[in-house]
Amino acid sequence: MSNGITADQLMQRISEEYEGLSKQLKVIAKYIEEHRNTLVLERITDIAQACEVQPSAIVRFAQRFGFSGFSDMQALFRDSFAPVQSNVNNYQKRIRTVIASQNTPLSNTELTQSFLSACQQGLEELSQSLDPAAIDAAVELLHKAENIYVVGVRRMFPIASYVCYALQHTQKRVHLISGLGGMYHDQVRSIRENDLMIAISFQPYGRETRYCARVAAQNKAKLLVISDSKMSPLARNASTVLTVKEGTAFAFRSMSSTISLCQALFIALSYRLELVIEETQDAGAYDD
Amino acid sequence: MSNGITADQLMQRISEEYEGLSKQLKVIAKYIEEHRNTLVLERITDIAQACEVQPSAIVRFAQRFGFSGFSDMQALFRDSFAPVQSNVNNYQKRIRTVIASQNTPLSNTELTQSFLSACQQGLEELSQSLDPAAIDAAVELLHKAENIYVVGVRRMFPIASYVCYALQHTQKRVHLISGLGGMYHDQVRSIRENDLMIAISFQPYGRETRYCARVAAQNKAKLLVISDSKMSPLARNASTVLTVKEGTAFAFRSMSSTISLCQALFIALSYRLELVIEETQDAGAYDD
DNA sequence: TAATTTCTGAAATATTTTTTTCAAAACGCC
DNA sequence: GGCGTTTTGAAAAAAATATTTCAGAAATTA
Repeated sequence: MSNGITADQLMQRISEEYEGLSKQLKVIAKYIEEHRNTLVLERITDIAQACEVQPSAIVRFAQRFGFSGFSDMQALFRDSFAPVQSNVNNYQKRIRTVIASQNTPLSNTELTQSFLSACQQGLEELSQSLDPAAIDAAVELLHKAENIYVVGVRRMFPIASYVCYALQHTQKRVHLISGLGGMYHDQVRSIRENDLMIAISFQPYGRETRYCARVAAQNKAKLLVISDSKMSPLARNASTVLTVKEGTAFAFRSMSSTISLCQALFIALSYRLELVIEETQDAGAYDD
Repeated sequence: MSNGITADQLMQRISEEYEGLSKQLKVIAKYIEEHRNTLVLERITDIAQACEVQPSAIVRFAQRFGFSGFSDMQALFRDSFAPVQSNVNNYQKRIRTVIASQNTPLSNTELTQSFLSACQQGLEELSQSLDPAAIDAAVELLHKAENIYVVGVRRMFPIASYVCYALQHTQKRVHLISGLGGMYHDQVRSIRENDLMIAISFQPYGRETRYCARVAAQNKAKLLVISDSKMSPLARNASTVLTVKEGTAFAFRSMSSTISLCQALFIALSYRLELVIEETQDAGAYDD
């Protein structure tokens, strides 16, 4: 029965019709207004107890506003909850409704907005889930290493190549394991103790990357893993694991969080090395 | 029975003991790690379904870690659940004060937070400044092109290589102008009318990219430019220009907006091509 | 490869949670 | 104060959700 409105709209209606409610329903209305954030977590009995009414009163409240029952109303709050309350990602809700209604095709801009909002969400989450110890450890590894090998394949190759580019601005020797000419094996071969390998790998965890990480471990090199999970197959041999959960829209994973984390890591390293960041200098020219 | 530990401690234990878990329990462990934020909202059957296991497996998992059952474990997540109020750019303020006061050196995590917040801001700005007409035009160019040449150098090479990777999932012929072996000239040579070049270039506008764009124009190919300004030297010959202003922190430009825009563009194209986005399929394997 | 152990899937059972029902209480109106 | 109406509380019924059980499958070991 759930009418296709948003939590905000519901709250609006509740406050409009508040005066016409019975004493008991007013109590419930107030409670709901006050606890809208935690409402999804509570059972009908919890709310009933908090309002000092019977569970049936809650059901009546929900029905008064057009829901089939309490569960139906709660679902509304659940939906409006999942995306962290951030200004932009109302788009996601809107898009979902548009998709659900199936008739209006999405415009390119709507698609883009929606995806960007997923990216922002991903960054938000990354920001909140940073593990200071892991970051410190990662910076330390970078700081100490003389030779750094970087590997990432397919979707993650751009990231690896960026990391490489950035590190090239330090004094370190940086090696991008590109697999050019099928030479993964030959490119990792020379890694040694005291060297560092940065392996960037997300589901489904490319074989090449797993292989390289294994070689690094065998050769007793340090291994910094950037992945989506502490339980990724690469984590086993890692000296440090940095985890990134990317935002998703249309079953499509963003990359903004991963690349941003890598950039941040580089900034932290530069700071540590007391390096002036000179990213914009134009290297050698191309003779046209 | 609930043992008095926190959600973080539990996650810690899970990743420590991960290797010793059975196949099924590993799947569940991963799912839990990935969805710890929304776990409180889900029913045991939801999780079971998502993991493609029986509900009983979830219970076994919980019991494996000392809970009396699923409900018991879920309670833990409920407790550690704080309705994350968007506390985004509080960091920026804090960092500014820290910098102002000059004595405390910034921690790696503070640096990272601060940079991530700049990224978010960049995305926010991009999201608000999208030009629907330009996006439509860009998608149209992509849609019509049979052959697509992609160029970007140095800092923008990772972006170019990503664009290439993504487009490879369509039927189009995609050519990355990598400059490998110094062969920029030879790689663009063959571009023709009705082909499309995507040129990604930001200040200080790499010569190679400018060169390629010029060749494209000479050969009457279409040119899609992704840049920081409508007045960039590349814009002159462009069929369409998409502009991106990246966020900045510590005099360091982020890349999240640019890459996100490229991804969004690809999504829009896929939608247009009615392509099912199958990004995760593992391509050929590497024989170790 | 046979025996043993561990793991998994499906269904039965138990529990919790929600909804419905209905009688009693409160309220408003004449 | 009596009468009809609305509101409320308690408990029964229904539905949803979680847990246990157990037989068969898979993995491990001898």
